[in-house]
Amino acid sequence: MTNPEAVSEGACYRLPDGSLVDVASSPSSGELISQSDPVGREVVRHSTAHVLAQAVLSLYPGAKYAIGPPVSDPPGFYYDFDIGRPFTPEDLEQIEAKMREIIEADQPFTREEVTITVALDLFADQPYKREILEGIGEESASEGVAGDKVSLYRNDGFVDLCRGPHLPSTGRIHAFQLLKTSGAYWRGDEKRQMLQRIYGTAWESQEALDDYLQRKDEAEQRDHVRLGRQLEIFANFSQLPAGFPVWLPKGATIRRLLEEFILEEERRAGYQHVVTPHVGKKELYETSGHWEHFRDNMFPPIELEHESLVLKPMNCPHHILIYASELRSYRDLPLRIAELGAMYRYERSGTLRGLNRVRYMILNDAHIFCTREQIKEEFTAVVKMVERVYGILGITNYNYRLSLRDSGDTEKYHGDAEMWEQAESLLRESLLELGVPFREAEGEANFYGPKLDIQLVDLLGREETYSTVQLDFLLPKRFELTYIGDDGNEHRPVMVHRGIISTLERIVSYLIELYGGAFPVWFAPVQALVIPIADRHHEYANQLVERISSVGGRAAVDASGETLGNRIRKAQGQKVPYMLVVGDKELEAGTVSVRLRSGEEKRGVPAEEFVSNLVSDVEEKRLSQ
RNA sequence: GCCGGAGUAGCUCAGCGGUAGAGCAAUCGCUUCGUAAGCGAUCGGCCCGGGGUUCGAUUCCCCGCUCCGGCUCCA
Repeated sequence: MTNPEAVSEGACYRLPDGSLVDVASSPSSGELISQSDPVGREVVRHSTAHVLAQAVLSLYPGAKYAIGPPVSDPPGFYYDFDIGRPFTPEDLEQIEAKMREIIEADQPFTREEVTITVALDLFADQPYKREILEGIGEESASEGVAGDKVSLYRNDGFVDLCRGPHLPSTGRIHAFQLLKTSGAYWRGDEKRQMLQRIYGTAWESQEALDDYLQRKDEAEQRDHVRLGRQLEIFANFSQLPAGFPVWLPKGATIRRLLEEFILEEERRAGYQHVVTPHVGKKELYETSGHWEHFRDNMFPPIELEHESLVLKPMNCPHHILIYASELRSYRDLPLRIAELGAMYRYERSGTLRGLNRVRYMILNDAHIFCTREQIKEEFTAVVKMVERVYGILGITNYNYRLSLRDSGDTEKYHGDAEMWEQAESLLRESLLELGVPFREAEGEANFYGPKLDIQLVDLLGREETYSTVQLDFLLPKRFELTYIGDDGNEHRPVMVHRGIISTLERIVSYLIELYGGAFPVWFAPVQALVIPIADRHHEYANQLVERISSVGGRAAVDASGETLGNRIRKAQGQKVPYMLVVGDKELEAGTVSVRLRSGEEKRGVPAEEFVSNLVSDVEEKRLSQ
């Protein structure tokens, strides 16, 4: 701990109670956190954010600075400013140069604590800082805490309100880069002032920074919008509304295969599939509560013959109608109703992108109606199905999040506390029994019930919820759903909303990026491309395609007059799993020369052997060739 | 929706006050080839739309449209 080398490179100390303090505070006990530790990186980034603000304040007199936290996406930091105009790329260069000067000067960061009153005075001409301070003041007042002190960090003439900790000095920032600017509303509120945000990234070393920039570059190469065009999976047309992409033949093939796959998985798991229309009457959504709570995300109704028709934003009300269409007995439960259900949602135009965020989508949806006693078993089965499906698709990077009530604010949740507690511990128990790692998130539950979110991690480490299992105590009540129990009395069923692969649009966008466009054989729009060496081999090539088609395979011939090398190159670009080169030798021996996307190559493979391998690739849904 | 950036050939992009260029793709020849770019020719553009400034606008200004990035991970 007294090792000067270590101290010079440490980012902060973690005290036995878990709190973080400055290296400069030299605690008597505690663990030194290095700059390359995830926590240490946050300290590095936070310190770099301060240097950014310092540079902006010195370059633009009168600049107002708001907040500048470390963030995980991009792995770095941002700082929000108001300089009366947007930043230009030239501004960024200047700011970055200024920041390098500050880092070169190796200014020490010093911490001090002052009362809020003193701080308000200090930030007299900084309205955003004052607003933050006032917020802190109110918070401590409402909690009855006498903690009316805030911490400040100074370096050279710059001072910022900050909880810390920070690096010992600016010179300890080893590698950073400003990335981009954008508009950002103060406190994320569209009704408030728009500030100008600068994003940057910072790392413990130049190598780590370079590594990140390279990963970022690779992720851009795999971007589903880019690959979607290159591989002819989907397209947007200016004649069609934004958020309504078109599935091109290859994309439609992928989508159909995915549909067949998930429907089969559900059939095996005891789901019954239904098909419901794309619209409902407004009243249906008034009953469900969507009209009240979800209206901002719905298209405006279509007025027709004295009725208001609503493009459905969710499938649950339709599925509930099916449940309620018959008198249900406990013997009918659990009743699992599933649909690849169309949904229309009004997403703000600025958020639309590729297949990932659209206004019309097909959700892999299901609603399980069950008794309270059946919740655990049903929940467990869904989690197992998620794991199975992910395994087949090759999805390995995901996290479970158990979303619970906010225990400090139980008012906003529907239903009695006992039911919630019981349900929450049921879900927790199931997860523990399943042995899956999960984290708990207080306050993330829906107001109608607790849920499990399964979040996929993308190539840049960003998390997004794809699968979800949600308990719902409210809708059965709103629709007055009942079943007759074994006691002959009416009881209220519980509803479980669940989605395994999210919407077809979203999962395909994820899979394109996961595979980098190189789909597993069972999934590839073209599984085998036959490349005849010369014209005299065309007939044999066509026979091969016919043979592959006869076993349900997807093959084509490249009969263009291009050279062999060029045709191979094009097939590589289309990421075709198998390139079958056939010439005199193959024709004579009834074989094919198999080239894989990896460049690996097997010559003289009997045609029938190739066909049966292809069939087993598909049957076993093999991930790699 | 809001802030910024960008819209030039099918795609990727260069040009930027003086009537528009490259590579790839496409088409047509020649080539009939052994595993990631054979050779040649041809075709292809209201330089996003509308207004303005100018002798002259793809270029500068304004207004739309479309696309891209971002819009609290709370000092």
